[in-house]
Amino acid sequence: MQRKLPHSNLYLREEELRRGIELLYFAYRDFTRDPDAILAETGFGRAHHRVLYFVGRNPGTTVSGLLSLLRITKQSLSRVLGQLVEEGYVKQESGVEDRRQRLLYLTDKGETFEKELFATQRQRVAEAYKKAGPEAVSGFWEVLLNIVNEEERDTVLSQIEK
Amino acid sequence: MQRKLPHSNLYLREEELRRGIELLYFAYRDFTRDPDAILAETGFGRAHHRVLYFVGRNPGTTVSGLLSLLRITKQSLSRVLGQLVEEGYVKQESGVEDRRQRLLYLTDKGETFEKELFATQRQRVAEAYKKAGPEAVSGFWEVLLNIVNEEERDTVLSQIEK
DNA sequence: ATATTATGTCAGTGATGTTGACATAATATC
DNA sequence: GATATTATGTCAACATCACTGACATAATAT
Repeated sequence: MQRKLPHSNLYLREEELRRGIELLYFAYRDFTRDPDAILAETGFGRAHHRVLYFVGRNPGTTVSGLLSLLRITKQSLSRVLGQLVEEGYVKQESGVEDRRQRLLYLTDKGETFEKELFATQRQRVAEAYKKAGPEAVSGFWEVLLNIVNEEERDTVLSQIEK
Repeated sequence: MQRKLPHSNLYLREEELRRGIELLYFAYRDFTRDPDAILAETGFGRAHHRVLYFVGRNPGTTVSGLLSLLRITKQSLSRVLGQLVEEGYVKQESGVEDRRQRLLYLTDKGETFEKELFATQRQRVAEAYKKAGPEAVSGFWEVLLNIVNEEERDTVLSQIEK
């Protein structure tokens, strides 16, 4: 019986870490399911959702702004963004100070669609917040923020606090 | 000033939801980065990691067990699982009660590799737990569990509590 | 005048997922 | 014992989303 404590502690520690990993996996899996289903109807995918989301959050952002936020390559973005522009969800305007830049905005159509996609995740997250309570929500934010790469926490927060 | 409260509440509510959504996105993005880098060296991808992970967690699980846990199709799994078996990371044994079943286990090689992949995420999550503290960790679990589809929470917990 | 930057585009590739159809062997049921 | 169901595997075809590397253009900075 004397050996019980140290063993239990190590065991718990490993279990606690695996619990976080697994919850993160399953939550992310289900969290992307609802919008994916809507997107599939329109012929878009998750990549289109991300662009719609972040352009909606950062009206007037540039192509390179999106590239560094999403950490994908120009070619990956360009295909997705091109489709969104062509089908009238996103509009581009030349920068006023630097006319090389393409400032990106959602059109009305884009905003409506983004709201529809957001609504599914909003519902899920709001429900989870409500069930867990405000203190749990703070903990949720804090742990997640610390999981993000240290160098990028500012970017994440500047997304959020705008 | 009288209008401030209701407006603030609505605004905060939306912001709080978007904060959760964004943190989930960025945390997941970075959380998968370290193992992805190791996997790339061996020619494997994230799908291989998931199989290694869950076979490691559930020694003796069957093909259909994995299918329903991962929610992918047989064809997707079969390609990935086939490679893992062929390269000696996973071994299959016929079921004793039902000989149609293939019971899946990690080989020593598979266990070693899974540990290596796990170590990177372990480090990241342990650090985040440490910085945020135990109460935050509880909140983190609780919110994430409630984000998972209701029907699947048992599955998630039975993964965890084993 | 020259270098750098922001963006776009071409061609090729790879990983991961999908659907649908079909095959085999083992087990369960009538 | 005949038949249905189940667990697994496999084939062919396809879509999405990422990648690399190279090159082009226009605008801005030095």
